[in-house]
Amino acid sequence: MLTVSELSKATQVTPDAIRHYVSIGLLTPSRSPDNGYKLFGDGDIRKVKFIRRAKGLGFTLRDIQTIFDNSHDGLSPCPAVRDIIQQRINENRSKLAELNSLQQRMDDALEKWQSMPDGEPDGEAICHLIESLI
Amino acid sequence: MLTVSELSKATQVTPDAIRHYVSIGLLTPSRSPDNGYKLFGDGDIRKVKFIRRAKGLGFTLRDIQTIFDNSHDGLSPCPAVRDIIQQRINENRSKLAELNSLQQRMDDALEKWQSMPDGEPDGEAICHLIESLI
DNA sequence: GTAAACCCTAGGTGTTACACACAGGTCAAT
DNA sequence: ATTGACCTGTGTGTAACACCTAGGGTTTAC
Repeated sequence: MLTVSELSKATQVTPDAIRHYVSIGLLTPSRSPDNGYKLFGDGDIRKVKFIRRAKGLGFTLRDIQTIFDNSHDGLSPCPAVRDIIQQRINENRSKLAELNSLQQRMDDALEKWQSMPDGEPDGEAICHLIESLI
Repeated sequence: MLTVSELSKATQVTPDAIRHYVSIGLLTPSRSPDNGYKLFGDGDIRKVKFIRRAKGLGFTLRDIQTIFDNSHDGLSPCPAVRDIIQQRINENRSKLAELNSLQQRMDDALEKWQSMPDGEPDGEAICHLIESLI
């Protein structure tokens, strides 16, 4: 049986993260009758590693909870896994498109501003650099 | 003098967002002696529009607060504005790189999974799709 | 005149995945 | 017995709001 810090070392995941996983129900350690400390089994090492791999693939912790729930109910989580990742892929595409267009706007603005002089506050404009872009 | 909802309509910004700007000090309305309602002046319309333009350029609300503070102190915010956007540009590049590599991983995973059969929970693996990717 | 419909307010919660801080209990070694 | 390291739960902060509640005001329709 492992304590939080031991599980942390075994998985290279911070104790705070592990406590967080416990608090949202991803991990369900038993408690030491002596001191109330959380006690994890060997399966929890695999579980934490699974969480990390899934997170690295774009799954949210809530997604992972869903996968665990399915798995626990004896259902195959695989169809849900395919559905979820398809959603995350779509979301990520939107995010990428947004960030790319933001990048464009920022680059354009900075380039334009390089050649513009500073302006003092005049009670009219707040920052003429930013307000120069309509 | 405008109420929250009037300012909202004048700027196409939700009342909640306007209240949020007030709560963090970006806007400082006076209060109606009658009913305690927030009262905004015409300058606040320009201010909200400025906030939106700056946000659209990647500035955070805290950045915008800094700009307002400089401007209020009689300093030119322009040098700070250039510095800040350079930082945001760098951050955005990192984020883009991350999201692009995530996209790659997700696409690869989904493609691989399309041809894999579902697996039932077997007490060993949680989800063999995810665990198939080392 | 009154009731419905709609306006406003402050304050609290939820969103994501933790990091950090705090006050106090626990443990091994000295 | 004390020190120092480690543990506990709980609460706060992060970004920028959206949503909800409970309460009060106002306007409009009948």
